[in-house]
Amino acid sequence: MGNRVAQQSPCYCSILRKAVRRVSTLYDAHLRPSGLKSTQLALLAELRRHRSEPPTVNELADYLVMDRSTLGHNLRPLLRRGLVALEPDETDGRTRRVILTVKGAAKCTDAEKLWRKAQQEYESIMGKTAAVALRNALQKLA
Amino acid sequence: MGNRVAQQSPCYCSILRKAVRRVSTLYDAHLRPSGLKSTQLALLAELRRHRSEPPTVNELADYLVMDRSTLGHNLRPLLRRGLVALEPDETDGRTRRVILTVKGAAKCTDAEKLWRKAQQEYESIMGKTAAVALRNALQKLA
DNA sequence: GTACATAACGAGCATATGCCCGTATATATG
DNA sequence: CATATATACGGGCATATGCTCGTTATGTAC
Repeated sequence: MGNRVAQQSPCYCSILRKAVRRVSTLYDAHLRPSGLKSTQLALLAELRRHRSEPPTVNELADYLVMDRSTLGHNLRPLLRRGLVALEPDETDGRTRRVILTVKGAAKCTDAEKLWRKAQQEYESIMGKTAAVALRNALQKLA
Repeated sequence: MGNRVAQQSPCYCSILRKAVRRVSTLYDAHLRPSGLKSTQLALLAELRRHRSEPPTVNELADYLVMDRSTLGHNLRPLLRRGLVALEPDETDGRTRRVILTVKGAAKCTDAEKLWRKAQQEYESIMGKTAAVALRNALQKLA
Protein backbone atom coordinates (compact mmCIF):
# COMPACT_ATOMS: atom_id res chain seq x y z
CA MET A 1 0.00 0.00 0.00
CA GLY A 2 2.99 2.29 0.60
CA ASN A 3 1.36 4.51 3.11
CA ARG A 4 3.25 7.69 2.39
CA VAL A 5 1.70 9.62 5.23
CA ALA A 6 4.22 8.26 7.71
CA GLN A 7 6.83 10.61 6.29
CA GLN A 8 7.55 11.83 9.80
CA SER A 9 10.72 11.15 11.66
CA PRO A 10 10.80 7.78 13.42
CA CYS A 11 13.05 9.25 16.12
CA TYR A 12 11.57 8.62 19.54
CA CYS A 13 13.62 11.41 21.06
CA SER A 14 12.72 14.18 18.64
CA ILE A 15 9.01 13.45 18.93
CA LEU A 16 9.31 13.56 22.68
CA ARG A 17 11.10 16.90 22.50
CA LYS A 18 8.50 18.36 20.17
CA ALA A 19 5.78 17.27 22.55
CA VAL A 20 7.53 18.75 25.57
CA ARG A 21 8.04 22.05 23.77
CA ARG A 22 4.37 22.28 22.96
CA VAL A 23 3.11 21.20 26.37
CA SER A 24 5.60 23.34 28.29
CA THR A 25 4.48 26.38 26.35
CA LEU A 26 0.89 25.63 27.30
CA TYR A 27 1.71 25.28 30.98
CA ASP A 28 4.06 28.24 31.07
CA ALA A 29 1.40 30.45 29.52
CA HIS A 30 -1.03 29.54 32.28
CA LEU A 31 1.60 29.92 34.99
CA ARG A 32 2.84 33.28 33.78
CA PRO A 33 0.88 35.40 36.28
CA SER A 34 2.61 33.54 39.10
CA GLY A 35 6.07 34.33 37.77
CA LEU A 36 6.96 30.64 37.83
CA LYS A 37 7.94 28.36 34.95
CA SER A 38 6.71 24.80 34.84
CA THR A 39 10.08 23.47 35.93
CA GLN A 40 10.14 25.80 38.92
CA LEU A 41 6.68 24.80 40.09
CA ALA A 42 7.60 21.14 39.72
CA LEU A 43 10.64 21.79 41.89
CA LEU A 44 8.68 23.57 44.61
CA ALA A 45 5.96 20.90 44.57
CA GLU A 46 8.55 18.17 44.93
CA LEU A 47 10.01 19.97 47.93
CA ARG A 48 6.60 20.28 49.52
CA ARG A 49 5.99 16.58 48.97
CA HIS A 50 9.09 15.89 51.08
CA ARG A 51 8.74 18.75 53.52
CA SER A 52 8.84 16.40 56.50
CA GLU A 53 12.45 15.60 55.61
CA PRO A 54 14.12 18.14 53.33
CA PRO A 55 16.12 16.36 50.63
CA THR A 56 19.75 16.90 49.77
CA VAL A 57 20.65 18.34 46.39
CA ASN A 58 21.43 14.85 45.16
CA GLU A 59 18.18 13.35 46.37
CA LEU A 60 16.11 16.14 44.91
CA ALA A 61 17.88 15.76 41.58
CA ASP A 62 17.01 12.07 41.60
CA TYR A 63 13.37 12.78 42.35
CA LEU A 64 13.25 15.19 39.44
CA VAL A 65 15.25 12.96 37.06
CA MET A 66 17.60 15.89 36.68
CA ASP A 67 21.34 16.29 36.55
CA ARG A 68 22.84 17.51 39.83
CA SER A 69 24.43 20.55 38.27
CA THR A 70 21.23 21.39 36.42
CA LEU A 71 19.37 21.41 39.69
CA GLY A 72 22.04 23.68 41.11
CA HIS A 73 21.47 26.14 38.28
CA ASN A 74 17.70 25.94 38.62
CA LEU A 75 17.85 26.58 42.33
CA ARG A 76 19.66 29.88 41.93
CA PRO A 77 16.73 32.01 40.70
CA LEU A 78 14.53 30.50 43.41
CA LEU A 79 17.13 31.22 46.08
CA ARG A 80 17.38 34.81 44.91
CA ARG A 81 13.63 35.19 45.23
CA GLY A 82 13.60 33.60 48.67
CA LEU A 83 11.32 30.72 47.65
CA VAL A 84 13.81 28.06 48.69
CA ALA A 85 16.84 28.00 50.96
CA LEU A 86 19.93 25.86 51.42
CA GLU A 87 20.98 24.78 54.86
CA PRO A 88 24.04 22.75 55.75
CA ASP A 89 23.47 19.22 56.92
CA GLU A 90 24.07 18.66 60.61
CA THR A 91 26.33 15.65 60.28
CA ASP A 92 27.85 15.79 56.80
CA GLY A 93 29.74 18.94 55.94
CA ARG A 94 29.54 18.27 52.20
CA THR A 95 25.79 18.04 52.12
CA ARG A 96 23.25 20.83 51.82
CA ARG A 97 19.56 20.32 52.30
CA VAL A 98 17.05 22.17 50.19
CA ILE A 99 14.29 23.89 52.16
CA LEU A 100 10.95 25.20 50.95
CA THR A 101 10.51 28.55 52.63
CA VAL A 102 7.16 29.84 53.90
CA LYS A 103 7.15 32.28 51.02
CA GLY A 104 7.88 29.42 48.63
CA ALA A 105 5.04 27.32 49.98
CA ALA A 106 2.65 30.22 49.57
CA LYS A 107 3.80 30.82 46.01
CA CYS A 108 3.37 27.13 45.32
CA THR A 109 -0.20 27.14 46.56
CA ASP A 110 -0.92 30.23 44.50
CA ALA A 111 0.52 28.82 41.31
CA GLU A 112 -1.41 25.61 41.74
CA LYS A 113 -4.64 27.37 40.92
CA LEU A 114 -3.20 28.32 37.56
CA TRP A 115 -1.68 24.86 37.16
CA ARG A 116 -5.10 23.28 37.54
CA LYS A 117 -6.37 25.26 34.57
CA ALA A 118 -3.41 24.13 32.50
CA GLN A 119 -4.16 20.53 33.44
CA GLN A 120 -7.76 21.00 32.37
CA GLU A 121 -6.83 22.54 29.05
CA TYR A 122 -4.37 19.73 28.41
CA GLU A 123 -7.02 17.14 29.17
CA SER A 124 -9.52 18.87 26.92
CA ILE A 125 -7.02 18.69 24.08
CA MET A 126 -5.84 15.12 24.60
CA GLY A 127 -8.95 13.61 26.05
CA LYS A 128 -8.82 12.52 29.67
CA THR A 129 -8.41 8.82 28.91
CA ALA A 130 -5.56 9.33 26.46
CA ALA A 131 -3.95 11.85 28.79
CA VAL A 132 -3.86 9.43 31.69
CA ALA A 133 -2.67 6.58 29.50
CA LEU A 134 0.16 8.72 28.16
CA ARG A 135 1.13 9.83 31.65
CA ASN A 136 1.35 6.24 32.79
CA ALA A 137 3.54 5.34 29.84
CA LEU A 138 5.85 8.26 30.54
CA GLN A 139 6.05 7.42 34.20
CA LYS A 140 7.66 4.12 33.30
CA LEU A 141 10.23 6.01 31.30
CA ALA A 142 11.06 8.48 34.03
CA MET B 1 -7.93 0.43 49.25
CA GLY B 2 -6.06 3.74 49.31
CA ASN B 3 -3.28 2.81 46.97
CA ARG B 4 -0.55 4.92 48.42
CA VAL B 5 1.92 4.08 45.67
CA ALA B 6 0.48 6.73 43.40
CA GLN B 7 2.22 9.39 45.45
CA GLN B 8 3.71 10.79 42.26
CA SER B 9 2.83 14.11 40.78
CA PRO B 10 -0.25 14.06 38.58
CA CYS B 11 1.23 16.84 36.44
CA TYR B 12 1.28 15.84 32.79
CA CYS B 13 3.92 18.42 32.02
CA SER B 14 6.44 17.50 34.68
CA ILE B 15 6.28 13.82 33.77
CA LEU B 16 6.90 14.72 30.15
CA ARG B 17 9.88 16.82 31.11
CA LYS B 18 11.35 14.08 33.26
CA ALA B 19 10.98 11.66 30.39
CA VAL B 20 12.60 14.01 27.90
CA ARG B 21 15.51 14.63 30.25
CA ARG B 22 16.13 10.92 30.57
CA VAL B 23 15.72 10.09 26.90
CA SER B 24 17.73 13.08 25.68
CA THR B 25 20.60 12.03 27.90
CA LEU B 26 20.50 8.57 26.37
CA TYR B 27 20.53 9.88 22.81
CA ASP B 28 23.11 12.58 23.50
CA ALA B 29 25.45 10.00 25.00
CA HIS B 30 25.25 7.91 21.84
CA LEU B 31 25.62 10.96 19.59
CA ARG B 32 28.57 12.40 21.46
CA PRO B 33 31.27 11.10 19.09
CA SER B 34 29.58 13.01 16.26
CA GLY B 35 29.69 16.29 18.15
CA LEU B 36 25.95 16.74 17.65
CA LYS B 37 23.21 16.99 20.24
CA SER B 38 19.87 15.33 19.63
CA THR B 39 18.25 18.66 18.81
CA GLN B 40 20.91 19.43 16.25
CA LEU B 41 20.57 16.09 14.50
CA ALA B 42 16.81 16.53 14.41
CA LEU B 43 17.31 19.91 12.80
CA LEU B 44 19.70 18.62 10.14
CA ALA B 45 17.45 15.62 9.43
CA GLU B 46 14.46 17.90 9.00
CA LEU B 47 16.42 20.00 6.53
CA ARG B 48 17.42 16.92 4.58
CA ARG B 49 13.81 15.81 4.49
CA HIS B 50 12.97 19.08 2.72
CA ARG B 51 16.14 19.44 0.71
CA SER B 52 14.22 19.69 -2.55
CA GLU B 53 12.81 23.01 -1.32
CA PRO B 54 14.78 24.62 1.51
CA PRO B 55 12.40 25.99 4.16
CA THR B 56 12.36 29.50 5.56
CA VAL B 57 13.15 30.02 9.22
CA ASN B 58 9.45 30.23 9.96
CA GLU B 59 8.59 27.05 8.12
CA LEU B 60 11.41 25.10 9.72
CA ALA B 61 10.35 26.29 13.15
CA ASP B 62 6.85 25.01 12.46
CA TYR B 63 8.14 21.62 11.34
CA LEU B 64 10.15 21.33 14.53
CA VAL B 65 7.37 22.67 16.79
CA MET B 66 9.87 25.25 17.93
CA ASP B 67 9.70 28.95 18.63
CA ARG B 68 11.15 31.09 15.80
CA SER B 69 13.68 32.76 18.03
CA THR B 70 14.72 29.44 19.53
CA LEU B 71 15.43 28.13 16.06
CA GLY B 72 17.47 31.24 15.37
CA HIS B 73 19.59 30.52 18.44
CA ASN B 74 19.96 26.86 17.58
CA LEU B 75 21.07 27.64 14.06
CA ARG B 76 24.01 29.74 15.18
CA PRO B 77 26.32 26.93 16.32
CA LEU B 78 25.51 24.99 13.16
CA LEU B 79 26.21 28.03 10.99
CA ARG B 80 29.55 28.51 12.73
CA ARG B 81 30.48 24.93 11.99
CA GLY B 82 29.38 25.24 8.38
CA LEU B 83 26.76 22.50 8.61
CA VAL B 84 23.93 24.78 7.52
CA ALA B 85 23.76 28.08 5.68
CA LEU B 86 21.31 30.94 5.27
CA GLU B 87 20.60 32.30 1.84
CA PRO B 88 18.33 35.22 1.04
CA ASP B 89 15.08 34.44 -0.67
CA GLU B 90 14.90 35.50 -4.31
CA THR B 91 11.61 37.36 -4.09
CA ASP B 92 11.12 38.36 -0.45
CA GLY B 93 13.88 40.45 1.05
CA ARG B 94 12.82 39.66 4.61
CA THR B 95 13.02 35.93 4.16
CA ARG B 96 16.06 33.70 4.48
CA ARG B 97 16.07 30.05 3.50
CA VAL B 98 17.94 27.50 5.56
CA ILE B 99 20.25 25.28 3.54
CA LEU B 100 21.84 21.99 4.50
CA THR B 101 25.42 22.20 3.29
CA VAL B 102 27.31 19.25 1.81
CA LYS B 103 29.31 19.10 5.01
CA GLY B 104 26.08 19.13 7.00
CA ALA B 105 24.60 16.30 4.98
CA ALA B 106 27.72 14.22 5.50
CA LYS B 107 27.67 14.88 9.25
CA CYS B 108 24.02 13.93 9.29
CA THR B 109 24.70 10.60 7.60
CA ASP B 110 27.55 9.95 10.00
CA ALA B 111 25.53 10.72 13.09
CA GLU B 112 22.71 8.52 11.93
CA LYS B 113 24.79 5.41 12.56
CA LEU B 114 25.06 6.43 16.20
CA TRP B 115 21.42 7.44 16.27
CA ARG B 116 20.38 3.96 15.20
CA LYS B 117 22.12 2.50 18.23
CA ALA B 118 20.30 4.96 20.47
CA GLN B 119 17.01 3.93 18.91
CA GLN B 120 17.83 0.29 19.55
CA GLU B 121 18.77 0.89 23.17
CA TYR B 122 15.59 2.86 23.70
CA GLU B 123 13.52 0.07 22.20
CA SER B 124 15.25 -2.52 24.32
CA ILE B 125 14.35 -0.52 27.42
CA MET B 126 10.76 0.30 26.51
CA GLY B 127 9.90 -2.71 24.43
CA LYS B 128 9.29 -2.17 20.75
CA THR B 129 5.50 -2.32 20.99
CA ALA B 130 5.29 0.16 23.83
CA ALA B 131 7.84 2.41 22.16
CA VAL B 132 5.85 2.64 18.96
CA ALA B 133 2.59 3.13 20.83
CA LEU B 134 4.11 5.96 22.86
CA ARG B 135 5.54 7.56 19.75
CA ASN B 136 2.14 7.53 18.09
CA ALA B 137 0.54 9.13 21.14
CA LEU B 138 3.18 11.84 21.21
CA GLN B 139 2.82 12.49 17.52
CA LYS B 140 -0.75 13.56 18.11
CA LEU B 141 0.49 16.02 20.70
CA ALA B 142 3.17 17.53 18.50
C1' DG C 1 3.55 58.34 -3.22
C1' DT C 2 2.84 58.52 1.86
C1' DA C 3 1.12 56.33 5.86
C1' DC C 4 -0.29 52.30 8.11
C1' DA C 5 -0.56 47.58 8.96
C1' DT C 6 1.75 43.08 8.47
C1' DA C 7 5.26 39.72 8.21
C1' DA C 8 10.06 37.84 8.92
C1' DC C 9 13.81 38.18 11.37
C1' DG C 10 17.56 39.40 14.84
C1' DA C 11 19.06 41.03 19.56
C1' DG C 12 18.81 40.87 24.38
C1' DC C 13 17.29 38.75 28.56
C1' DA C 14 16.25 34.94 31.58
C1' DT C 15 15.86 30.28 32.59
C1' DA C 16 16.80 25.06 31.46
C1' DT C 17 19.91 21.39 30.62
C1' DG C 18 24.02 18.72 31.12
C1' DC C 19 29.17 17.99 30.78
C1' DC C 20 33.68 18.51 32.90
C1' DC C 21 36.65 19.88 36.43
C1' DG C 22 37.95 21.53 40.83
C1' DT C 23 37.30 21.83 45.88
C1' DA C 24 35.86 20.35 50.28
C1' DT C 25 34.49 16.78 53.23
C1' DA C 26 34.13 12.08 54.57
C1' DT C 27 35.54 7.32 54.75
C1' DA C 28 38.52 3.37 54.15
C1' DT C 29 43.24 1.49 54.33
C1' DG C 30 47.72 0.99 55.72
C1' DC D 1 47.84 9.39 61.92
C1' DA D 2 48.68 9.55 56.80
C1' DT D 3 47.26 8.50 52.45
C1' DA D 4 44.13 7.05 49.07
C1' DT D 5 39.50 6.80 47.53
C1' DA D 6 34.84 8.16 47.29
C1' DT D 7 31.11 11.48 47.69
C1' DA D 8 28.68 16.16 47.51
C1' DC D 9 28.67 20.11 45.61
C1' DG D 10 29.89 24.65 42.98
C1' DG D 11 31.86 27.04 38.78
C1' DG D 12 32.54 27.46 34.01
C1' DC D 13 31.24 26.35 29.37
C1' DA D 14 28.06 25.37 25.68
C1' DT D 15 23.70 24.58 23.92
C1' DA D 16 18.31 24.74 24.35
C1' DT D 17 14.15 27.25 25.02
C1' DG D 18 11.01 31.03 24.64
C1' DC D 19 9.49 36.02 25.49
C1' DT D 20 9.76 40.89 24.26
C1' DC D 21 11.13 44.42 21.46
C1' DG D 22 13.17 46.60 17.58
C1' DT D 23 14.43 46.59 12.60
C1' DT D 24 13.64 45.77 7.93
C1' DA D 25 11.02 44.66 4.09
C1' DT D 26 6.14 43.78 1.95
C1' DG D 27 1.91 44.89 1.03
C1' DT D 28 -2.27 47.94 1.30
C1' DA D 29 -5.24 52.18 1.76
C1' DC D 30 -5.75 56.65 0.78
